[in-house]
Amino acid sequence: MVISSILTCSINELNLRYSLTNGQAFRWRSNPEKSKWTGVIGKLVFSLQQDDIGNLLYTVHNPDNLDIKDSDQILEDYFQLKTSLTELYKEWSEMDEVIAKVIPKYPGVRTLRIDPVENLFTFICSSNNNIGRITQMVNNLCIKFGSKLTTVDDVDYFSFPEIEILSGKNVANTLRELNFGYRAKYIQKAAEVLLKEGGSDWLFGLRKQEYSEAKSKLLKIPGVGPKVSDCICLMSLDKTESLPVDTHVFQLVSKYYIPKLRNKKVNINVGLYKEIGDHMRKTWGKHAGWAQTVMFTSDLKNFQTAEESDGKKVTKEDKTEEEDEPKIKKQKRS
DNA sequence: GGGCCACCTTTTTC
DNA sequence: AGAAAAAGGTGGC
Repeated sequence: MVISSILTCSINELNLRYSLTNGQAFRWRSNPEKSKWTGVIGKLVFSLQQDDIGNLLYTVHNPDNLDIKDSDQILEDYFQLKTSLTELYKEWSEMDEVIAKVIPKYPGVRTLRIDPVENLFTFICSSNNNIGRITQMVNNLCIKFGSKLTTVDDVDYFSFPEIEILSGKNVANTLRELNFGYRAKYIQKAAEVLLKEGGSDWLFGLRKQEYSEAKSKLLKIPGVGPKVSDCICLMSLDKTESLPVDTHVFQLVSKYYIPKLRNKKVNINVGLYKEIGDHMRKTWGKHAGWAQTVMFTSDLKNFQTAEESDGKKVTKEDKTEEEDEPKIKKQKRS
């Protein structure tokens, strides 16, 4: 038993490939044509497609007693479809000529509304890391500590692990063996601290609080610094003004917005981090974080044309993103 | 209190 | 080909 439905949408409001593979969510898998995406939202396994005008055709593979109204609602919520991206693109274009040049080439790049628990542990994995490897780590995390939901096209899909399970004493060791590196102990300790604070309910509760308050509370969690905290605020806690400053954003900002930073070897300290965020909030307004998502996406090499990439080559890592086959650890030959 | 630097591992760059 | 730097940073000194 599956259920299927159509959600009214358009290609300017949503581009699945951009929005699902630009480093917000890490668990979507596409068919070779990149026309159909399968992944997990909560405990449900969805397949998503768009018709030629952009309407969202979807299937839920393990609906149990789910009503179509509910599944519609889940997708509207996940993609935040109530917010008009067309309207935002227009506003940003009027405010800033830099973004005005970029966004026509990147329609439909939406900021997602991801489960905060999943987002927290995923972005703890993201430090000093690349999208290809983060994807692999998160998938391993779910396979190891999540529970199997269903199988689609011979691929098993798993729920995101419960906090209680991730707090287990052996988790850090197991994750070390799975090549999580120094992030292994952060994950286990973050789960412990999170449980002490009040678990999932506490995290979801941050949606009702001010940006600054939510952000500083997240900083109590091991492995969560200013940047990861902002990612959780932006992609899970409805803080549209939250603006994660990473290496990409720093490059973009120094190149186009704050010339004094150009060509300088600066490491981002607390003051500079805030300066950059404030500057871009002034430039882009209340949804500055959403604008940042678009700019970040335009800066990813695997989305750029040869001309845009400006010398940057499309690399193996980018291809990894595009591949269907799970990456198998290379074995040494004798 | 702020500026360094180590941290795991893989990929990319030079 | 092989070393070095970078990859959506953070914590500790």
